[in-house]
Parts: sequence; C-alpha cells; structure tokens
Amino acid sequence: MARPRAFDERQVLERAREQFWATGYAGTRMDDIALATGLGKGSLYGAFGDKGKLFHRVFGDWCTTVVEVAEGRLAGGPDAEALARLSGYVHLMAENTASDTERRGCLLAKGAAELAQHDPTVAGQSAETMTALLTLLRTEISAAQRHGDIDSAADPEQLAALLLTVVRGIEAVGKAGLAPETLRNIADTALAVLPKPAGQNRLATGRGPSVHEK
Amino acid sequence: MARPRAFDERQVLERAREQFWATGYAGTRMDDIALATGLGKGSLYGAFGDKGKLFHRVFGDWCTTVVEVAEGRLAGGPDAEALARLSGYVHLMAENTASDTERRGCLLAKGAAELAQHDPTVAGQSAETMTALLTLLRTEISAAQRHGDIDSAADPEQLAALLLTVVRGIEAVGKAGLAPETLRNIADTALAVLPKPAGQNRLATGRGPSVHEK
DNA sequence: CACGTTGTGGACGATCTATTCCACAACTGA
DNA sequence: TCAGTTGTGGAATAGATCGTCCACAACGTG
Repeated sequence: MARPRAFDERQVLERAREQFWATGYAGTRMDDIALATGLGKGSLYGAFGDKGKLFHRVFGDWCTTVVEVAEGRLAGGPDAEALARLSGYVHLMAENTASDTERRGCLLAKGAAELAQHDPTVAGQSAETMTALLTLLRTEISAAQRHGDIDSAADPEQLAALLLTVVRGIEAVGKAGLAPETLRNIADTALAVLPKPAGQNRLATGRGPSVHEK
Repeated sequence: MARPRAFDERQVLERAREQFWATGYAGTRMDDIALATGLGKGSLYGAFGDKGKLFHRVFGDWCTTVVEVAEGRLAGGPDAEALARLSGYVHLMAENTASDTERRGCLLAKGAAELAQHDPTVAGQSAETMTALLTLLRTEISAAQRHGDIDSAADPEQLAALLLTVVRGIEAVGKAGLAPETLRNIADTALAVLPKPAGQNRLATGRGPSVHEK
C-alpha cells in the first residue's frame, strides 16, 4: 500500500556516483545530483537521508565493485594460469587508468584522499577494500609459486603488497599526469621484475612477458 | 615609503599549506586561513589575490619542495652509492607516509586528486613534478647500472617509472589504510626486486638489502 | 611634523548550499 | 470509491562562505 517509487534506485546511485566522481564530495551539490537524477530534493532526502549518507552508499557500492572486479579476474582457476591471471588484472587496472581520458581517477582514491582523514566510515571501507585486494593477490601469488612461475623463496604477502601498491600507484601517477603509454609500460615492468625461480631468464629487454601486449 | 607588511610571507604560506593539507581545497575556508595565520581578510586578499591563487602558490611551493627533497637524496655522488641513494630515497618516502599518523597523505596527491581534472594549473604543476622525479630516478638507476648493482639489460626509464609508481603508490595505500609496517616492507620489497646482474643472489628471504633497515 | 601611500582587520553584502516543509499525486486495501 | 500511506517536486529557510569595503594604522618623505 502507498505510492510506489517512480525511480530505479540502482540508476539513481549510478548517476550520483558520476557526480561525486566528477567533482568530489565537497564539490558536488545536492542540486547537481537532483538535476542529474531527475529526482526532486524531497525524494532524494526521503530515500537516502542526507548528502553524507548518500556518499557512503555510493562509496561502499564502488568498493564492493572494485573487489568484485578483482575477484572476477583473480579468484579460482588452475595454478598454471595464476601468473596470467595476475598479469591480466594488473594490465586491466593500468588500462583503466590509461584510458581515463577525463582524468577522473578512481573514486576510491579520490574519496579516500578527500575524506578518509575525517570520515571513519570512508576510512574503514577503503581499508577493508585494500585488505580484500591484498588477500586475493596473495592467493594468486602463492598459486603461481606452486606452479613454479614465481620464486617460492619470496614472501607472497610482500609481493602482494607490492603489486597492490603498483596498481594504486599507477592510478596516482596517471592522475598526476604521466602518459597512458607510460602507465602500460609500468604494468609490464612490474610483472617482469617479479622474482622468477632460479635458473629462469628474466628481463632480457627491459620489457616484461608479452601477455596482453598490443 | 608606505606601511610595511607586518607578517612573514613564508610563514603565512606555511600555515595556509597546513590548512589546505588538512582539509583540502574545497574544504578549507578563507576564514580558517585568516584565523590560522592571524591575518585579516583584507591583508590576505591584498597579498595573495583570492583563494585559488593562494592555493596555486602553496601547491607550487610544495611541488618544488618535493623535487628538492628528491634532489637532495638522489642527485650527485659516486656510482658506487647510487643504489644506496635510491634505497634511501624510497625508504624516506615510505617512512614519511608510515609516520603520517594524521593520515593527511601528501598535498601533491591530495591536490591532484581534487583539482587536476578541472584546474589546468594544478594539472601542469603535478605533471612537471612527476617528470622531474622521473628524470632524477632514471639518472640514479643508470648510475647503479654502471656500477653493476642493477642489471644493465633493463631499461632505466622503465625502472624509474616503476619506482616512482611504488613511491606514489605507497602514499595511496597508506592513505587507504594499510599499516605503517606494511608500507615499510613494500619499500624493501620494491628495492629487492630490482633486477640484479646475472649471477648475483637475490631475494633469499623476501626482504631486500638491509640498507636503512632499523 | 603633515601627507601620501600601502597594510590591517573586521564588519558587511551577495551568493550559494544543505536541509526542511508542504501541498499534492499515486497507489493499496476495504 | 474512499481513506490512509508513502512518494514527489519545488519553494522556503537557515546558515555558511567568498570577496569587498572602509575606517584606521604605520611607515617614508619633504
């Protein structure tokens, strides 16, 4: 009973995300969101509370998506392809930043940079996301080690942290202005320097294995 | 002739930087800056123009400092110590983030994240800074290669980009919530995976060379 | 010691923004 | 069809914020 909503919540959240993504939290006006979504202020506040709550919702959804994308690329599969999965993931992330012509960066990085310091919810969500990504990467690195593609003497936890740092770093230097081609090269290099088991040849040309090479 | 300024410009810019650093561009009020510096609005606007100009000034100074710090750690010195200089620099950057208990991150990253997309001045300044850092790193890597500490088959440009990415990435994952100890380990790992000339032993424990180890 | 010039600080005005409020609409169940 | 409930959209409000303005202060110069 009662009047049903005339909007699709999913779509509204998407539009709101576009706004926050484009202009940041403080830089986005509720009027912008109302305009972008077509909702009146009454509906907006009625459905989502206030600006802060709406952002938390959008930010949380985004964090979930980030982890899901990583899971889709990384989780599961035979050990023999673990290194290829890692390579695919790192290159995908580099490509995302390289092809971000609007230089919006990643909402996760942007939101964390702007709010993590003062907003415990954002800080918590971003920290959880990092931990989840770290776990996924560590698991794949261990798999690659079992298959002999990565030196088993190396600590998988440390290598996972390094790869995560590279992925997030690519996003950062991309936003800071490095050329798209450079970003793709960084992904190659990061994969190339992963320690191979003794006896294997590495880094002959300074370029990495040609997985995903264009 | 005429009344002299009653404030030290350098100090005012420092205080303003603290404010922008702590609360971002949009999140900082000119009243905050007036309060923090002790200046009246009249003096503030008289001396620096407006909020945007003041931020550009602060941001530019900060970029200069970032490059100067890198120069101090990296530029010059014998080839034999080039790897040690690189190690010192990467560890210094990691330590800066690790010890940033207030989680403010780096003003360069924060400013770029918030404004680079819409503000050409900020975008230009941050891009120039990245290029300058890249050059410094490449020079040192070449030096380390000459001395036989890094595989000379590797492309110094690529390794420089990787190290820069790691440095900026450490800042990003630090802000996103990774533990200080993890950040320090990432610096170790990044240095440890730099390709050594054939025949040298690497990565026995997953930790890197113990330069600057506490 | 006047006088012109530049610096100072804080009140003020114009604008902007988050949030509330309210008259009305759309739907369900009886 | 009628009553009750929830959704809608936009006007209204309360408070914040940027930048200006102005009366006054501190200096060099003649």
